[in-house]
Amino acid sequence: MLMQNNHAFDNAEKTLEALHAGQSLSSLFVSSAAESVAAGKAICWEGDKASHLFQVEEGVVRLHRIIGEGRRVITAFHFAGDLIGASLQNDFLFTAEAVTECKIRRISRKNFHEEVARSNALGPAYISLLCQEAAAAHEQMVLLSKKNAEERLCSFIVKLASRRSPQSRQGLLRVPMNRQDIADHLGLTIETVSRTITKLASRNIVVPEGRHDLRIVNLARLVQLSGDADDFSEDSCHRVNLH
Amino acid sequence: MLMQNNHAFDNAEKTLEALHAGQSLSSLFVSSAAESVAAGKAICWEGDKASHLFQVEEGVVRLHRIIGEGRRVITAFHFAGDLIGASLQNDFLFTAEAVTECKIRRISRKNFHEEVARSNALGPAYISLLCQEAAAAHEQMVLLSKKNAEERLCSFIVKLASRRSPQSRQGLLRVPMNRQDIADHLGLTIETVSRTITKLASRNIVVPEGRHDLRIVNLARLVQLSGDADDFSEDSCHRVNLH
DNA sequence: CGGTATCTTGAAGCTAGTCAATCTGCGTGG
DNA sequence: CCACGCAGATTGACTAGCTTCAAGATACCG
Repeated sequence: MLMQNNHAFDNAEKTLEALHAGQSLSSLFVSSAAESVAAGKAICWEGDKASHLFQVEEGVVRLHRIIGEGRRVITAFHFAGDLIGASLQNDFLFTAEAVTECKIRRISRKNFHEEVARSNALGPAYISLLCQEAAAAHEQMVLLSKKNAEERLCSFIVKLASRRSPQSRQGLLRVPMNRQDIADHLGLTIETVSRTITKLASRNIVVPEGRHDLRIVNLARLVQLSGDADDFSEDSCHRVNLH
Repeated sequence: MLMQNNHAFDNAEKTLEALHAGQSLSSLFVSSAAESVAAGKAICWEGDKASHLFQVEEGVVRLHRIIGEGRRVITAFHFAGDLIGASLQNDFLFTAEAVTECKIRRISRKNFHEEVARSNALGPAYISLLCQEAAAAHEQMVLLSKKNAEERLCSFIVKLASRRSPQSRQGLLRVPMNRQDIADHLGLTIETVSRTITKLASRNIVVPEGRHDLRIVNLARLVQLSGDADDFSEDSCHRVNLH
């Protein structure tokens, strides 16, 4: 259609740039040995000196902070190709844990900054990455500030679905994290996440298949319900397909 | 006091670094003419090409995004010395408006990046600034995710108070933004902000004096109530150190 | 000294949280 | 290979905290 939504464009651009940034920065990690991390194990801890950066080679990682007694906020999930710790200066501001069995590589912060300073391609890639993260953080702030449970869930699922994963066959979306992880990422409780999924299923929008897969029946509707679509009745769904 | 809270430390470090980063990057703006912006007027719009960066020379600026019908999120306030638009690549992801009468300076993005590339002091300052913003964004995500109205308000007031402004005489804190701005920044309604302030006043923690000043009677209590302090009446602070 | 925008206060409603019980997918071991 | 056990997920009943809607009060302006 003729209408194209700005944010759809933004996202497409961002994804491409992130890809490039990630790729060129990836070169810094190839020389280091891959480490295996079992599901649930920590990669680094909040408060520690951020002496290393990590790259996820395989698997899914969650970054979280704990405040007070038992309040956990998952600020982000990271997938294959993503860097962890790029936006840090002194200490880790989060704990990173493997959601699934992971393979990661690491590089020292000192080394990283030297290489970035040396190369004239890496600098912009690094900046670009930091800007991506900033944009993602803002998106999340909007979600946490103004969206209701259903909008949050739909936003989350759409974002997950738009990251083209290998085994995401026709309409079947792998959801590696458990309900508690999702809840802590969306600022909800596990019960509300569960109830919201049930409601979406009853409306035949997404249907859970086992604990870690969602069949996406009506992506267009999902995008509408995410609250990001500037509600064009029918055609707002293009955006996810393009790029 | 004898107890020093980690995050308090973090903040102190951050503030210093931000100061340095801001100072060195400030040099880029001195040559451009200062522009006056009346209270309430926009400086740039969400969706526009981000062709310029701005520096606030005087006054307070709010950055916001609108989603759906009338849902506004203020992602940040910027004060004298702060840069606006550093974390952007293509388009503005927010609208910037003057909260008070402002003086700002601008520089083209192209120019900015050329200068940063040329100088070897500016690069790190720029990176540092982006990391500050990332840290602030994470802080805000925690606030929006897990804090209740009172904790949000207290966090906000503490942060505002920790930025040593010129006319902040003994315990009197200038609050340039109105209640609606505060509400939209904290993910609350104006009524809840008002009620929460009333409650804090009745407990003699902060007392409003006019619409734009708060007398801070009990800062220590305010910090406790902000939920950032790991409420160590005595010892719960270990948790961050060990692991 | 009014007029108005801003803020405060009150009452009612609703969304998501809490607590508790039940169910189910999934891995394990017989 | 199937039965079992259990962590993780769902569902239900109830509650709390924030929002909404609607009056009033107050600060600040001309």
